[in-house]
Amino acid sequence: MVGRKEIAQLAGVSKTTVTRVLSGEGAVSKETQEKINRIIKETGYTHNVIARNMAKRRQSNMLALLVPDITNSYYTEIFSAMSNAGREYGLIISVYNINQTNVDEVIGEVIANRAMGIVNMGLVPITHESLRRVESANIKFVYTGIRNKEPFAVKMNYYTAMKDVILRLKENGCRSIGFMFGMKENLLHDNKVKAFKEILLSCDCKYSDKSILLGKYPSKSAVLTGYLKAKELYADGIPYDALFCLNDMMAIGAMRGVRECGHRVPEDVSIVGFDNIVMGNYCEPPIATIGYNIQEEAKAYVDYCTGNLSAESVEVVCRFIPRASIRGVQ
Amino acid sequence: MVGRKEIAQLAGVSKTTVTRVLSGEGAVSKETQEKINRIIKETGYTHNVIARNMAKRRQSNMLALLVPDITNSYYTEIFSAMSNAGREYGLIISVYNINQTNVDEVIGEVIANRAMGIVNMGLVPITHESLRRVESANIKFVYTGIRNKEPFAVKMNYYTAMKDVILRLKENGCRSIGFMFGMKENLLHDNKVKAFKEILLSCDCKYSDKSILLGKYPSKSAVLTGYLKAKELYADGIPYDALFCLNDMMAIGAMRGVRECGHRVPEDVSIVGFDNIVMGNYCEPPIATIGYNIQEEAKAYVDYCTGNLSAESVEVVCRFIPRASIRGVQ
DNA sequence: CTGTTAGCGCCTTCAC
DNA sequence: GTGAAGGCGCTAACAG
Repeated sequence: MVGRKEIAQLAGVSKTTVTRVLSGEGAVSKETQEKINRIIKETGYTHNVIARNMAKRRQSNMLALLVPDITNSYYTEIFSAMSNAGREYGLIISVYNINQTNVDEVIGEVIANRAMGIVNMGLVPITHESLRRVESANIKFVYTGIRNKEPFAVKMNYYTAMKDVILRLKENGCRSIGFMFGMKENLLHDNKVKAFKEILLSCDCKYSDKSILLGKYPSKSAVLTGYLKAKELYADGIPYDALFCLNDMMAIGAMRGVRECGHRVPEDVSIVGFDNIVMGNYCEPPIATIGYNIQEEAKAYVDYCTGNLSAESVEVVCRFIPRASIRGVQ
Repeated sequence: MVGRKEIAQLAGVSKTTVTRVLSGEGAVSKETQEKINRIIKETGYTHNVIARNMAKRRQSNMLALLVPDITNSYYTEIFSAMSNAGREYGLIISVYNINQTNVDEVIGEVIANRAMGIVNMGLVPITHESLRRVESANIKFVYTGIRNKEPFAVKMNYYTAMKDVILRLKENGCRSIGFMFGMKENLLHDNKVKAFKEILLSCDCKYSDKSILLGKYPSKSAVLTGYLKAKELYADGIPYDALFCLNDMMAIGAMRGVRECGHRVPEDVSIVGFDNIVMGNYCEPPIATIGYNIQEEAKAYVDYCTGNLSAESVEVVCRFIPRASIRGVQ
């Protein structure tokens, strides 16, 4: 494979001059510029990004995306949007599935690869030791899930959208609304559940400890968690006539579980998820959800990690997307 | 961030000795070994993979996975399996969504990043120029879709599994079986369609040009393609009482389309996909499919790219997984 | 406008 | 068992 040296020789100039036309910085005469470009094309030379990263910033062009459940297509959509947003900077997004046991190992690997940033959507706490290492490696860190006193965060304001849902459910005769969640450990950090409680109370709806339904997510996948929990809950009766699910994948699983228990969605049970994943629209029935602007969210991550965003946090707007999985929607 | 030099100084040894304990190669006395390890731990030193790659192999530890439709969760599952298989080698898998217009650009980016391998699951042809560059950059190349005279390939033998399906459909009274495909350009390269034709003819089933149903995949997503095509086909009647779909995502879309036209699955139309994605099991009804061992497939890719597989090709076994989307399955 | 020099952090070869 | 020197391919700073 031909390198910068060879093309410098062929063009009869120094390596530095080649660098200049490659990077577009520094003045080079039109003539030599054209000559060099021609030779680059002829030889099929491709600049070496890893060497450049090494020399220029001592960091790679990689951005690590840490997710709790890689089978959840929401994260695929985020990944895809981040890839697009990162293209202009030549970023590479790499996705890591993290859990309680592998977080610190994964973060170690990310540091070893000198990522320029970490977007943490995971649902497990990270040790201070790891965070210290991240910081000292000068790696940007974004959290979206569990709070860690980090400098930058993307905040979702679920309140309004969730209130829309609950009012709609109430209008259509739902009396007992549950929230299907994951493992207890994450309750403290969760804004959805917090909003859920506040809204139910402010709307004179029934609320108790039993309104929050715990499951094994994220140690099991969301869809499986939803399925298993629904089978357990609805085996002999209909304890909740409406169900919020932590995300659409869980809602899909829950819907199947409810059905297998012989109940109908939405006639017996209304179901609503979060994330507005594409698949939600193809289910039978299509799943009502709370959606956000994924492009915007992804862009915020990328912009922050590349240093093109100075704000301390970004707030993403959420909206209710009614579909046939809840009563009263055609 | 502390580097190799500092820890060498702290330990009172040379940088080379530090490298020796880091890489585990070369003899070092137990004493200094322990001392160095202790200091590494204390300082929170993390070895620099990009510098190592640069010095050692002039290649990165990245493996590029090129896919036609990133929204298809089959590729997420492949990605996930490859990540697991690659962990022991410290590989990073990065996923690229390719299409007719961006292939060569993407390949250029992959070369610039000095990937160690490319696994091409895309459905668009790659220019000879690009292939030449890949080769001269000493990057391993695996193709699974479109054939390019490459040295290594993973082959799927669909025949037996598809025959199982077709016999089952026939048994259950299906008379007119269609194959929902993507764009015409890819027909030549496709083994599924080829097997489909052969089996239909050998089983005395109806076969004609009309048995192959063309759609916009992969320029549109699989699920959307399936949906749109089904709406078109089933708007006023039931031209096919059974439908193979190129993949499960397409099958999911098709099922929704068939339903919206007022027909029932499987009573009016039997549907079967390929890939055995997890979601297929949660649909209503669950989707029959032809599945493969994804772990095995992914491992073959990784092993080949890391040089741990000398075979010229690998054959992956396919099997029919009956589910309620076809008649006669409970 | 162009070239020379000195790194980046690591690995490898050779010498002790 | 250990160290010094040179090189990977590129960028940066300085000097013409």
